[in-house]
Amino acid sequence: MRITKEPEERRQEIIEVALKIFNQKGYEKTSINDIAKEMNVAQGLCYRYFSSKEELFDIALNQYAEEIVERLYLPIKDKNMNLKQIVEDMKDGFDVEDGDYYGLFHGEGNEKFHNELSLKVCEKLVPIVKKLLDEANEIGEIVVEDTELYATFFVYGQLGILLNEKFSLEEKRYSIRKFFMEILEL
Amino acid sequence: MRITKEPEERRQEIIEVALKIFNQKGYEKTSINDIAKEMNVAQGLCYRYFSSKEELFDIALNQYAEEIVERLYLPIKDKNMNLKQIVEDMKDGFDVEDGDYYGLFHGEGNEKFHNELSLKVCEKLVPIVKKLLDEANEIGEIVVEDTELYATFFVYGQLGILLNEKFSLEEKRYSIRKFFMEILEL
Amino acid sequence: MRITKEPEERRQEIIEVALKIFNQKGYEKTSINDIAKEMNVAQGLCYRYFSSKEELFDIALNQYAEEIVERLYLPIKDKNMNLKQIVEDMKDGFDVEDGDYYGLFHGEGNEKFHNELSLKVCEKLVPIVKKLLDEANEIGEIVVEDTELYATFFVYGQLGILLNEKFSLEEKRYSIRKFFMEILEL
Amino acid sequence: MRITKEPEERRQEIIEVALKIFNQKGYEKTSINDIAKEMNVAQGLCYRYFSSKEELFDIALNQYAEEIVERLYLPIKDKNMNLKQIVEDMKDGFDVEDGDYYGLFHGEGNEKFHNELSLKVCEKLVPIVKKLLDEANEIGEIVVEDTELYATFFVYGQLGILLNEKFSLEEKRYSIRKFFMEILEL
DNA sequence: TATGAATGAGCGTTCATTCAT
DNA sequence: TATGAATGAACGCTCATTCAT
Repeated sequence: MRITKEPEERRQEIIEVALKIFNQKGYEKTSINDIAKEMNVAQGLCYRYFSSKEELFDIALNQYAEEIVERLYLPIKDKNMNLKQIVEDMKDGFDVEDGDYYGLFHGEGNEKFHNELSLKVCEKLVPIVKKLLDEANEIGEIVVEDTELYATFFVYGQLGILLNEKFSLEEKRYSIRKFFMEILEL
Repeated sequence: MRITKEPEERRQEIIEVALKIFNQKGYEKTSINDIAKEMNVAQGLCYRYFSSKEELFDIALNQYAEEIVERLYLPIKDKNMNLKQIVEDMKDGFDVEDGDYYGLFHGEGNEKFHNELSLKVCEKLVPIVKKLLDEANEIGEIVVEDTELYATFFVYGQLGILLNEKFSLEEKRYSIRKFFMEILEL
Repeated sequence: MRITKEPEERRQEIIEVALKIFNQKGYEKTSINDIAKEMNVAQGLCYRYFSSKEELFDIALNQYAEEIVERLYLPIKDKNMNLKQIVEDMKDGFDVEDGDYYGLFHGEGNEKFHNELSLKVCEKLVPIVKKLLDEANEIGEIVVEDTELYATFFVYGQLGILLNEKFSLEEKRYSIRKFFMEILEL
Repeated sequence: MRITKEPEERRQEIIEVALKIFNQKGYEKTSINDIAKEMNVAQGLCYRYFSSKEELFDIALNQYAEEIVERLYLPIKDKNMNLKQIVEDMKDGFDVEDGDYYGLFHGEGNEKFHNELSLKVCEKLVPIVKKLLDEANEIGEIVVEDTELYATFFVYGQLGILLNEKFSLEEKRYSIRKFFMEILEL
């Protein structure tokens, strides 16, 4: 049976399925055929939407990182909270509680993929956190000179904590607030 | 011409060459043939020492991370310095200035490889930093409850800074000392 | 030039060519490449139809044995002859005279392959001969207790004669009738 | 540790170990290394005694077939029994009861190897059985024209019975005597 | 006689990619 | 837009064999 879909829809479907399988098996061990089979679609179809496996991977990974960042940013965005409120509002550090993302971000599945994804998310997160710090700086809520430095430190420091299996989920959640408040004297 | 070497020597040779090429081209794009050619040796020889490409990669990466950690730890080890002295003594954050390592750790070459290496180094560094904190705690130099947490935060926070291209080398060097002293009130 | 065929047709083509080359060179000395070259086709194509060289070999051998048995059985099938008539009708023992099969079954080509094929054919032939004996038993044409035993003995005994190069074609043809009639007192 | 042995002893050792492993894994899947490892000996050593893997295989298989035939022939040899006595004395058809050979000849282990061995044994057995028949013919114990034919039929017929898993060990043992006596009217 | 590191050719297999339909 | 048979290049890996020791 041949099912035709809107190009954009198909494209997204491919990305999603690819993501799922790349995450399960890693870049190398995932074949275009695996992805096509999972979609019940011919292999050739992937090449109408992406010019190579590598392109598909990069785009999928990037889009996924973007989505995660978006999810993290959403509860904060346009809420007109000051930094202290934001920090107090934080749940799971840089992680999300609900959704299918949980497993992925916690490293179940393929480790290499997870590492790559984590670093990409961090990269995208730094400018956002920097902006928050800048705003807090402006209104005098905090006083820090180099907000880029602090943002970087917070984001990656928190990544380390998320990756460290010695900590319980509870500790991971707590830690980010702790460091923010302590270091920034909120 | 057939050149025979001591197994251990040959093994190390393979690891070194593999490391070099994995770093240049990344895991996927490096073939065992690439490595063998660079060594002027038959492909099959690699399989006398490592049972698969993946095993070779893992062992090489791990050994390399270990070496880097060793280098970082060496100037501190058995020096009977207190934490403050150690921190003041730090040069390039967790990085080394001299040696062949410089390029690798600064991300020249393949990015994926570099990321993987960086995370592995951080993983190995955390327990060492934790131990330093524990010792400082014992002698009352600092007062922190959860040293694992602080160690993790410092190590990965610093990684972020090293990876962030917005910072100059000078800033990178400075930052780690700054955070240590500030947060731990040294 | 790229030639596309119906899967079933292609599958059979592979089996036929494989059979031919396995017969010429034996299993071990035949490479998938040999088969693909003979077909003017890419090696990889074989793996769309068979998951390994061994699977291809087994399936090809089995199908071929089946065909041979079918050929041998055909002149007898549904002919409503009694055992005596069937035996008198036998030509070349359990062998066929015409067709492409002649060479293969007479051991031209690789000996190991031929042995394996012969034993497989015998295996498949025993139940058929047993059925003939059972039917003859029922109508009182013969009286034998264990038809499985007699069928086995006849089939493999005849194989021995076919394999024995001391006998002329004429003797081979004659012998099977001789033993049937003598032992079963037809 | 380097253990030196008499050439002939070493040779036999290699043959025996090779046999064991060829039987377990088949020709293709057995490597010279497997054999050398099992002997606690360097691979190269095998090549001082046999010029290739194939030669080793052929010699080992042949010698083994010879040994089996010898074992079967031994209880009969120089015993000055007439055919009837010999047949009544037969135990397990063409098989031996004791010794390590049992498993091998019954097809445990690698099937291809077993088939090849079985046919080789049969080949060697036919002239022996023929001689027995010739002698019985001479003294008037039996009256058969073509002893080669009968010998062949008996030997391979019996092989079929041994290979047929439908029969119990008891039936296998019994059958050979049955056919001999029945057909030759002993 | 024996070792075992090294060779080198080749094999089975995979797979990204193409293309006729 | 979609199919999926076919390609072809390469890859990981094996292994019989060699040879310096």
